[in-house]
Amino acid sequence: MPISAERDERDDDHYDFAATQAKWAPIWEELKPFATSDPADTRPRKYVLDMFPYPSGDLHMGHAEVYALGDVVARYWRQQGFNVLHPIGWDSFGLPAENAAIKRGIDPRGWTYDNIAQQKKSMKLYATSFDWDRELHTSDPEYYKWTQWLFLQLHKKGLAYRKDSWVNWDPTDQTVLANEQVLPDGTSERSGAVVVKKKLTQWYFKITDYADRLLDDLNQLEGSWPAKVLNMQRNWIGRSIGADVDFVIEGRSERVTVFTTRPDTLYGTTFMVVAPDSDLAGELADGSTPEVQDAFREYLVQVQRSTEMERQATDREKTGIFLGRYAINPVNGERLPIWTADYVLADYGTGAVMAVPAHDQRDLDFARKFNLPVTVVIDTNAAVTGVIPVITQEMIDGTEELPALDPLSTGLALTGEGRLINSGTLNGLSKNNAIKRIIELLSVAGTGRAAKNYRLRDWLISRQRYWGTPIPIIHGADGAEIPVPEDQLPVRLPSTEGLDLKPKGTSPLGGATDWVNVPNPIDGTPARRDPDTMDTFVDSSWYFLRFLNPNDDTQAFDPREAEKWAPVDQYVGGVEHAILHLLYARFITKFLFDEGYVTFTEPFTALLNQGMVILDGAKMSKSRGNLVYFTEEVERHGVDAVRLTMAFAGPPEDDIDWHDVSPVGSAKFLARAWRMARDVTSAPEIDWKSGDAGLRRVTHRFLADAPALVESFKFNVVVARLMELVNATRKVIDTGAGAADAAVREAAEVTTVALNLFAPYTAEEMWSLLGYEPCVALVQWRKADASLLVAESVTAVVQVDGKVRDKLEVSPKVGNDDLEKLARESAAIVRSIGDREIIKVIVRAPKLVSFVTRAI
RNA sequence: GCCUCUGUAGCUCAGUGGAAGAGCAAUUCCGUCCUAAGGAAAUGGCCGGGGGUUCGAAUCCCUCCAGGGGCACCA
Repeated sequence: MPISAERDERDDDHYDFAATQAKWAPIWEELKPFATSDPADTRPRKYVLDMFPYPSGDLHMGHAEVYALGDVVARYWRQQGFNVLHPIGWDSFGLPAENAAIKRGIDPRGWTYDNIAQQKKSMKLYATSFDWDRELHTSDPEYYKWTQWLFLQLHKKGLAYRKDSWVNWDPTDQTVLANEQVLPDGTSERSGAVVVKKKLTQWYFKITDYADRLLDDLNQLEGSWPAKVLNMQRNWIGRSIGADVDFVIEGRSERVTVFTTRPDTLYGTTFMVVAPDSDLAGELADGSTPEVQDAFREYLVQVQRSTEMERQATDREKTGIFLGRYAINPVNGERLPIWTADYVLADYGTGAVMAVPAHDQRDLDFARKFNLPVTVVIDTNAAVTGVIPVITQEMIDGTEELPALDPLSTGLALTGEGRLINSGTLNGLSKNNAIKRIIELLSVAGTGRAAKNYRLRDWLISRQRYWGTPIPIIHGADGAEIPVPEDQLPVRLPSTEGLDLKPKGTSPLGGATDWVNVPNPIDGTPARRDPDTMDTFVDSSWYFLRFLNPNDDTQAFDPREAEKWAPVDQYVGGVEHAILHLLYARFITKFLFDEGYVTFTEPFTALLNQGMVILDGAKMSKSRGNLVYFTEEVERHGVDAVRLTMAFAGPPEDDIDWHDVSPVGSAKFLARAWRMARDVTSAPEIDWKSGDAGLRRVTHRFLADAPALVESFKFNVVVARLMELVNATRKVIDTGAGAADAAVREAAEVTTVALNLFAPYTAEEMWSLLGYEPCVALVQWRKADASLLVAESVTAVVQVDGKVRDKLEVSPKVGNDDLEKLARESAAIVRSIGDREIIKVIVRAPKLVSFVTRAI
């Protein structure tokens, strides 16, 4: 809230944040304190990266948080003597621009770059310490040229390929989606529409080739990445270890392979199930009776009509039909009826499973519904009798174990540990030994082998939209996929002039006749460009490398610069990217490592995830009408107060409820700090050693503790400690040694340098009040004086039988023997021991003496 | 259902074996022409519950309860 001018004149206690912002912004603009391009700079390097924004509208409170926190880290390392690369750019391709363009009949380019101009203005006001000379836009041809280059490298290695498959189709945005972009409830994370399945030919990146490395390398990040993100990535990749088993199918020459994590239960297989939407199901049905063919077709239609959400409901009644065909169990020759049911997924494993109803809940549910046999092959108790045994009172009390019950009658599959039964040579083995043994037996027989499977699927990267990186492939008349020669990159987006951007299921680029029709680069015959564009996550999968030399038009990035700066030392961003973006960037980094372009295999050495800014316990949204606006908050409280509030609100990874925090409180504190600096009357040259010893101790304890606190992201604790320091200094000014004391100046300077992390404008103003030239951002942190960290005396506690009975003021250097002697001499202790016998004495000088006694 | 994180003052959080802490808010007092920006003081706690280990537990172990997050018909 602007303060009236008359008040300004009368009250010199008023800190005018607006004037301070206006004063320093242009000075910083000129001094460029955060430029990193000086080749003569010999300081050690750090690469601190904040996730770059998508430019929609102006900055919001989420941006305010991430950029405030990332800036604390960047400013901190700079003050520790590092040359800090802290760049910013724009993730500027994507659907919102295109949708806005369609709605208003304008060019997505204009919309995007106008937004960027607005956000850039806000970002500069927000005083984030970016090196603006390295700014980039993923939608510039100078950038996407290299995204296309990356595609071609992947294509060369067979890691970018086209396949025909069932894909996620967003009927609102009229485009395909990656699995990662479909929410667990089956809706699109972008449009909110219910995603449907469609069979289409699309481009994929073969990320599954890297599944093991993407999973195993997470171990290197343990401790440096949030446990939550590591957990999410592990779940997402979802490696299962087991075996492939080959089954002969009657009336079919090829065998069918199934994947199982429980090959030990192979003898318990009583039927086989194949996914209805798999090729195998169709083929097996075709080879069956006409009745089966009809039933199958009807069932398939019914399955495909159901949405992902319906299909994923776990408590749903099982459905399926018998295909009239049989498989042969390779270990005992039993005939297994083959069914099709939608609880088996076409795109996991081989789309077929061996059903072991006794030991798998899903198979048991199915078997019970369709009256299929159940064979128990693991004795999860002393005996499986097949009848429900008597439950004793001891079993109910839990003092005696419940017996294993017959799955067919209880409806509960036996998933516990036990000994193998009804399993030929496996009988008597434990589960783990049986798994080992059966894999050996199958391998020898050539009917099976150890195998792994992943939840992770290949990354679908083509999109039927305009505003993205064109896929640099030309399709020959003969169907050949011809990569655009690298010297012809970039394949520029054609102008939107005359193009219909409206979603219609095929790419608008297909309508750009002049652009699409090109001669075949090999023989000059008529050919067509691929009309699809890439998922914007491809753009952002490598942007951290482009920042190293964003204007180089000869290569994507300079490996020598990568050697110097990369990988990113500290990455900062929202947990909403815990899977998608981070997984893709890790994949691309590993690929570039394999190709020899980089020397590291993980792009982000450390990761800080900030939480969300919420209001009254709920996510902010327009529809809820609970928006807090960035510009309003900054105008009302000032940039520094907003930034400080973000840091002070709590641990960065927790959500910030704007209702619970107080930018007003932050502003008060900043004013208090400013007054402290203003009140200092000593000259900069004053000898600090002459200052008040008590205040100096507080100052140096702060200096000693703060670095570890910042490095472990406990920014809120650092701010609380700064508040203590300012309070202590105020006390000395008002009621102690006074404003001229050297310790006051020392405390004020230390506060100012530290405050630069959170409140750069106020810190710069304070630095100026203290008699220095800008920029405080480049001032180095002082080291704590160790001699001031030791207290003159400490309180030792004397306990008798665990209870505190006396306290002694002793020197911190007191020895164990001396301390024990002092304790034994204490009248209070003598009294409380009385006539009891001391049987043990524990001494931990200088903190504690503990007597353990017993009655004589 | 499986995996995972977290429960300490009204709020946000420190404290990882040795006397329960900080900041903010609230309270009272002093100051002020006014003020949502001044100063001071005192208050505030079965450290989620129970059990165990220990001379001693917020801290280590077991168990239960509550909350957050992720995965989930993935064979």
